[in-house]
Amino acid sequence: MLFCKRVQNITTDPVYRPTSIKDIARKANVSFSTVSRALQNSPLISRRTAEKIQKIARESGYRASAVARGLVTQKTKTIGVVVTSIADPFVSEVVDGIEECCNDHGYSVILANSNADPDRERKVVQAFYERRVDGIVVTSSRVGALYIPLLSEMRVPIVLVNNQHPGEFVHSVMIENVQGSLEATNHLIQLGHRRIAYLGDRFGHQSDTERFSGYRRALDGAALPFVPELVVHGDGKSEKAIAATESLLRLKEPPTAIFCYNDMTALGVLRALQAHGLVVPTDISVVGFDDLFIASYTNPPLTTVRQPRRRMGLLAMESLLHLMSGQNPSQAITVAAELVIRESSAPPRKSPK
Amino acid sequence: MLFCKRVQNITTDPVYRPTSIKDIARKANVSFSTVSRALQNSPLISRRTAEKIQKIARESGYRASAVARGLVTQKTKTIGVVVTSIADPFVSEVVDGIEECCNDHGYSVILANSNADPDRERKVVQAFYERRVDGIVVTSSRVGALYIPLLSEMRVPIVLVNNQHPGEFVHSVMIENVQGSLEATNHLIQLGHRRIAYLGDRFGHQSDTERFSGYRRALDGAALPFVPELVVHGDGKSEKAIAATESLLRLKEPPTAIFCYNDMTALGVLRALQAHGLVVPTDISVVGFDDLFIASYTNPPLTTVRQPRRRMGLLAMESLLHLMSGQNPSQAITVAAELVIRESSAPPRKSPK
DNA sequence: CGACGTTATGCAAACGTGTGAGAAAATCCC
DNA sequence: GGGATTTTCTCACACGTTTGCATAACGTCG
Repeated sequence: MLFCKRVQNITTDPVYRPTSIKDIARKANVSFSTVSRALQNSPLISRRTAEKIQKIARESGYRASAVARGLVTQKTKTIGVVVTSIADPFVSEVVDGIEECCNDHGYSVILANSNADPDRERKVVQAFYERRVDGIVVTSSRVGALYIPLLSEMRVPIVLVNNQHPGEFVHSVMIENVQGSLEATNHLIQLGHRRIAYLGDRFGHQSDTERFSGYRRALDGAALPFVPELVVHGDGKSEKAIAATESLLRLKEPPTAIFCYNDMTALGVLRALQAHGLVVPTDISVVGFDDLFIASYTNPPLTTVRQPRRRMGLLAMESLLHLMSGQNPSQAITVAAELVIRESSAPPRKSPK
Repeated sequence: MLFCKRVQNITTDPVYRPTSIKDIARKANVSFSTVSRALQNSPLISRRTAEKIQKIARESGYRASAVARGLVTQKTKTIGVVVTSIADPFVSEVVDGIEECCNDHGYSVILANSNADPDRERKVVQAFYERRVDGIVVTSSRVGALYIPLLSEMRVPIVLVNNQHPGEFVHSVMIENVQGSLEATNHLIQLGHRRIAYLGDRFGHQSDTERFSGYRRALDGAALPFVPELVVHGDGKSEKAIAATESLLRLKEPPTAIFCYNDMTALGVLRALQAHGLVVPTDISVVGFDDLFIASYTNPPLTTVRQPRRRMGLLAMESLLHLMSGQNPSQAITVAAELVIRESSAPPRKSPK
């Protein structure tokens, strides 16, 4: 075998090989299985030889190959993380939490963008399967329902963060949308607002449905009438929000406050209002959802509902760890949302223009 | 062997195993090496059997194990990406570009946060080595010089993005800092500013040095005097920038414009100026660097220098692909910076208060 | 009909690690 | 001192794939 290696080194390029278990077995003058055990601190090996072997291993910078180990143990100690786009500030913070937890437990994160593109999604799933990941976290504000079944086909634990499609059988970490938007809307009501608009996401997404329902419950709780014309829809991004805001401003009696599905939407709203010469919050109040980093730097700083994104990532990963160790953690973990009051919300004008 | 498997399935848990090459070999009634070749479209296999095998493989949802393949080919088709924090909007976009390129070429991204923490950095390097990644990209605005040598020890191609430590032997993708800040400063000069401050990063980082040098060259080019008191330092984040701004405002003759090391710094500056009742750009102009997403949403929208982050990630990855295929791409790729003029820069007041 | 190419397939050795079974050595007990 | 027991180590197989080499099948030609 040694000879083989030599020959290879001569005939082909002198391809570099990391030092293997055999190399140190030779140096330590024991069989390589003894080395394997010694490095795992197996009780089968005497302290003396174990220490000798460990010393040699340390000195020659030996690190066991995770791929060889993965082959025999059938555990790769990797987890796949699917995101729509890692450039999205929401998901990148969730991933930050996931990665930290992974690192602490000896797992590595394999990252894959889906771009909400079905083709890409298929490739991602394939890649995860071929890599034999031990678990999967899906973090995407708008995940295609399409590939959840594909993912589940590979018989691997899956945890979803802010799952948009209710009724799935999978495990998930979710923000308390209803409570959060209830508080946000109540905040506006307490300030004295009576005509509060809701600028939502596209229909069908669970988070939109839930945030809308919190809004409605707040209105009901204050015995305020629900005015359908005050509910408009965007797509969770700023551009569409601008158009939606303008439609609200065209109403005979425009709202005195706008509660937005998320901060990106609120950004568009702020911009549209500014373009119309309206001053926030004097003329009109705006409240967002997410508490993105940017929310405290807008003009004025945005009142919004905080999602503890990093923590959500952490929780998702902890849940996945439990699943992978065969336990059965609670199906749906929910995380409380926290209202953050800044300067974009204030009492309405006494006499509406 | 078959028998062995059975026994295992009986004695231990009926552990799920993905279908392997042997399973389809049995179904197709050929040896498993024939299957391997057939799936690689090897010319050694007749069309007829190849097609038969491929059909069976497709039907049974077979996907070759990347870990087994990696063991024999000594290529894992994975690349490690180190970032200080994936939650940083700068790096997350770079990673977005890297990931796309990876995906297109059949590579997977293993992500690791270093948090600029030496301990963590060590662990990251170890993990990458154990995983036998084929290449590494380091994307971090402030990478610890510490572990570059560690990384290079593992004999794997490395590409750095916006490397902060000049004189390394490695390959890198860099923004044209000098040109960018030259243009930014010239822009302010052309608007009529004479007292332009530079609010830099900590000393020693290459990008700070370069951006400062662009600033100086612009001054020199316009025959403006260099005033040392107009140069102050932060740490690339907003908080420190606030303090630095206040020190500038305390000067007997404060600047009429501030050129900032990056957008996060500029955010702090905007906030500090606002706190002092100064209006941007009427009272004072502010220019940033990076063109983060947030830059167009500040008040007023920020004039800044754009770094094509996504593209830089892509270029880094392409460079790495070349390196891995044995080619020797250009050592240092530089990318042009682009001045984006928004509303935070304007001519100075005629008569300085 | 046999030698000889061709072509298609199978065999077996790797890759680097984990691990059960068993051999060898050391220790203990009576 | 001999057998039982414990300790320490080695053997050999397995994980799922790639791949060089041997070989079987088959047709062709002399």
